[in-house]
Amino acid sequence: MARPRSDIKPSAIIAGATRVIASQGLSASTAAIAKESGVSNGSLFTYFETKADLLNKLYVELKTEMAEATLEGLTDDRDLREQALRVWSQWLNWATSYPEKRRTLALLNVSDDITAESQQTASRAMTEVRKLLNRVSENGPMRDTPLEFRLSLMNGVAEATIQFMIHDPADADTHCTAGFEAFWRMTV
Amino acid sequence: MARPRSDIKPSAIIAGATRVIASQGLSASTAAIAKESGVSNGSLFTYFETKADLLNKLYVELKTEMAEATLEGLTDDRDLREQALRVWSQWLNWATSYPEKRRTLALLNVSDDITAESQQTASRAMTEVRKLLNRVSENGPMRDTPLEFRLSLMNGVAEATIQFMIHDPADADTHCTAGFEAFWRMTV
DNA sequence: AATTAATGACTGACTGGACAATCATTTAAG
DNA sequence: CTTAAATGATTGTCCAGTCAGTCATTAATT
Repeated sequence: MARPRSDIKPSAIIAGATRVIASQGLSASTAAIAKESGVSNGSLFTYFETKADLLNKLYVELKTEMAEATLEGLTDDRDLREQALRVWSQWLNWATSYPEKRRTLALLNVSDDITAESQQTASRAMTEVRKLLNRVSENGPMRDTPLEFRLSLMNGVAEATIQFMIHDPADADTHCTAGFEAFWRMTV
Repeated sequence: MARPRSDIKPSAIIAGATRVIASQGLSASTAAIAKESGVSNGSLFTYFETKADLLNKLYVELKTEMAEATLEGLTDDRDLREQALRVWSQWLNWATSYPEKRRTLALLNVSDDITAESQQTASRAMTEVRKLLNRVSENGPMRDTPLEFRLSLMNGVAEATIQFMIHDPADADTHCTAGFEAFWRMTV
């Protein structure tokens, strides 16, 4: 009976926040985010209760999008190494193709107003990656370490590789492959 | 002829800032830092021109301290692997022994008011580590990648290991060794 | 079909609080 | 007695979140 909520604005705000935070950091003002999103600063608060709420939703959104890009087209009827390489490439490709999303996500990863709940939701999106890593490494030299540790190491190598790909884009593909080989030697 | 500057206060402020920033993040107020350091908020600005200046000095101080702890007692008359393991252990041991310093340093590492100059000063403190890594990896599978890339990967694996050691302190030593072995397989 | 009532989204000026940095005084050292 | 450090109250700025008024949409009534 009343004016319905826009289904455009929430996603416009999410997109605007991604851009503004990528360039200004997490201290970007809600006013700046609203302006970039083409929305009044008042409206921002009809779709997101607080700034922290916006940051949490943004975090889950970006992480989910990353996970989907990473897992796209994955089938388990192939060689394990081939599957792992595909996931790896798609992961790093997403990160370097959307530098603003990747930078904002990196900032949110170390922010303290991301709740444990949001982190849990986000990590659920990565379940398939975890499973694949387990299959890949279950007979390797790290078989006796916690899977979480192996995941953490893989993440560390991937992040380092991404950073270097961004820093030296001309040879991005070479670095991507070299990063995968390093991960594989380490794990399998 | 005038009242001399205290040689205690600057270091007290550095130490206080480390503690407050570890617990409150980089947005900790200068007033809170001054209070924690036992100094009036006015005095903080007689020793550090601006908050950014304080953060830069703090960054260089912590990074230098970390480098010194990492390199302590290193001699090049031994087996390369032994040297590398020693450096690795001392690095990770420092990081887990001083969680506040490590957390504050981690925050400063991604802050945008750390100048390029500070980063350069800090990285100069790590020259010996770079040299050692080069000797360790110059005949390994990554010999054709940029040394900076190898350094970035080593850093990634070390950070991941540190995080996991902090997360599961009971088995810290095991994780430290497992991390080193992973690094070694990857690099050598 | 035309009119009106009800609802809640939209807007941007505004508020209250927090913070970095300053400054007038006071204190201590040479 | 001179100089500069020490102090904490103060200042100007910025920002998250609020709010009173406006406007778009739908449902009910004629």
